[in-house]
Amino acid sequence: MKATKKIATIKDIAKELGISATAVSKALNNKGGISEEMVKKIKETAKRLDYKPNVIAKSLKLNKTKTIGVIISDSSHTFFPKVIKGIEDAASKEGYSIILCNTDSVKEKEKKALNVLISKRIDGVILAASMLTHAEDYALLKELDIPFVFLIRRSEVESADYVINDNVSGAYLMANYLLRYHRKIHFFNIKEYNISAVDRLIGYKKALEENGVQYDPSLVLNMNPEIEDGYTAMRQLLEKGEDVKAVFCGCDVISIGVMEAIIEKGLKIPEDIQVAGYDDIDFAAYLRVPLTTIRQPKYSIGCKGTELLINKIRNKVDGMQHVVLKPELVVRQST
Amino acid sequence: MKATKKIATIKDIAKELGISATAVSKALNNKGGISEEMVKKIKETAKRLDYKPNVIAKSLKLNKTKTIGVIISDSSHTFFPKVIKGIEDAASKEGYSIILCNTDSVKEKEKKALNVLISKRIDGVILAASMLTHAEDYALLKELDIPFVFLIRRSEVESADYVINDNVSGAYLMANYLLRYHRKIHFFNIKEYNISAVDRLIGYKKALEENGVQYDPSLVLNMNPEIEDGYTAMRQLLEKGEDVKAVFCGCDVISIGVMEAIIEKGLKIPEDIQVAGYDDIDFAAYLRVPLTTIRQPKYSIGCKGTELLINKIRNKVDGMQHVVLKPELVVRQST
DNA sequence: TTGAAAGCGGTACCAA
DNA sequence: TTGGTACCGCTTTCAA
Repeated sequence: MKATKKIATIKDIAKELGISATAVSKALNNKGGISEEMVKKIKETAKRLDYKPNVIAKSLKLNKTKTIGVIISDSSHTFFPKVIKGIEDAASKEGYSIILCNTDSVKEKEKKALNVLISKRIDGVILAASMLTHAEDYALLKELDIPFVFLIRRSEVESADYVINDNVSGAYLMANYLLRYHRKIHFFNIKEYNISAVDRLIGYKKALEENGVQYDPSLVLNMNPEIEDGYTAMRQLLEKGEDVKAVFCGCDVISIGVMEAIIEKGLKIPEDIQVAGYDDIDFAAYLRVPLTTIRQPKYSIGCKGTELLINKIRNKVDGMQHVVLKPELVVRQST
Repeated sequence: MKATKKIATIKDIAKELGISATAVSKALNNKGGISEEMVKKIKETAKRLDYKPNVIAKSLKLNKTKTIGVIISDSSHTFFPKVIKGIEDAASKEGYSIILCNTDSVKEKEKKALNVLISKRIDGVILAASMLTHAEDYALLKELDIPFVFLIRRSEVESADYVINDNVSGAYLMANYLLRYHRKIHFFNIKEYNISAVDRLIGYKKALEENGVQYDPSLVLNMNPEIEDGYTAMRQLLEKGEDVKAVFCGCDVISIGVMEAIIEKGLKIPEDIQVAGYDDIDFAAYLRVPLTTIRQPKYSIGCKGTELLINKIRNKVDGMQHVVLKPELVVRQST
């Protein structure tokens, strides 16, 4: 085992200069009370010894870690990377680091991750599309007064901060647009139980109503946000010989599967069937047929949520903050 | 400000039971030397008080944080999310957390991130497609004996561990395949200076040579891994009226731009021009034309690299480990 | 302007 | 089997 150069501590600096660790600490943190001359010498020595403050010790003493925990189902799932980037950018801008935890949307794993994060004494938590949406799920955070914010999916109750996309108006926007062409709109909503899906159904229904179209529950299918699910559902519909004119998918990933099934059947998009998605993923404009969709401001959701959280951490404000970002209709060739 | 329930400490537990903190520590860590009966009582009390070990204090004392730092240019860029997922999965399986740092491939930012991570006393570092590939860039890590591993892009010199995709044979595989159809293969390599690009050029040349085709440098363009860059380059080529038969792109993202330019020109893929990529991104099979490409095992790279790093952390083995994963040719309709 | 001492929450050593 | 004590590296308070 090779000899390891130990990282210098304030004591090492103090010893070098024949002064106290206290003085070094004050100087390096610009706390004042130390002569300018000495401050200069201390800083020089720190640089020379390649001093790196031990943030762990600092955290222990100050009871703050400048670290934010991020709990997310699957950080690699299409929609999330941009959100995470937004989180990381906003956090590092304010001097915070992020610890990323994947949980596969399994409640038990989320709770475990939460415990790990609490043990690491994170200063705050971001719950991104989390399953812990019931008040009792996050009671612990409240009790311990650890700031947290929901992203993408809000809590069932209004007792927590959140930053979400306006799912009701997003779905409304799209349904309303599709209704210009057809009165029969299939809706492949996301299944994974969550309030976003509920909100989107509300938007869809609202559009129908305003257009004087009777809501037909048989046109609404619920599925996982996966290509396969969209493919299978669409295929089955087509095999049954059902008359499909337009399919509004709860996420772009589902649309991809839907388009595959349609193309495979030899039908044309949008001439025979219109397809629309939700999210506006990175490559939505470059798919088999460029996809009409609802743009969610993924990066912004991450930034805004993080800024909100950091404000909470800093000010310990008590009031709830609910940010609802406006979605945008992006029309491309699939409709 | 509402009253905050403080998180219980071992002292609180000790006080409850009228014993020493030492005993509590030993019991909770199953160190032995404490009567079974007492251990039971201690664990019960810990549970009752909702004790969460203060990992910060533990880290300070033990000089280990069970945390790995991940330095990456842009965690949201197409290729990386799966790699990160692999890292996170492998890390959490072994009880490690990851701190994610984005650096936009800016060397200074990478160095800053490294300093932050060192200050946070991470147990090891993953450098993913990092710019810090020169020995002097990571000298600090060596000096401090902090284990680290390169992912995706290796160090220039052989003095560091890495897990990469075999870029030479990946490019060889593709070029060799394309040469079956045409003797003129344009190569849109990735520009961002890096050894992966160099290796791919080697593979490309090797295939030419084996097929008795003279290497023509004018067919090789270098560009950033962005849709726009591929689009612009292809467009210019077509406007110049250059005879293009097959384009091998250094990454799938470039291919997307290339395909757009070709389609826009009213040409057919693959009939008029063949297009191939590298990476096999998530949606490669669902693009305008399903893309022929080289599959890189993204998730595996993340897992393997992390496992390797954790082994280093645990055993402090001195030998270098170089893992080179085999790429795979995936043929779709674009060729 | 400076520094000694206490303490953050644990763990490890040694003595009882 | 148990506990006292020192210490990890830093900050803060208070006294000099």
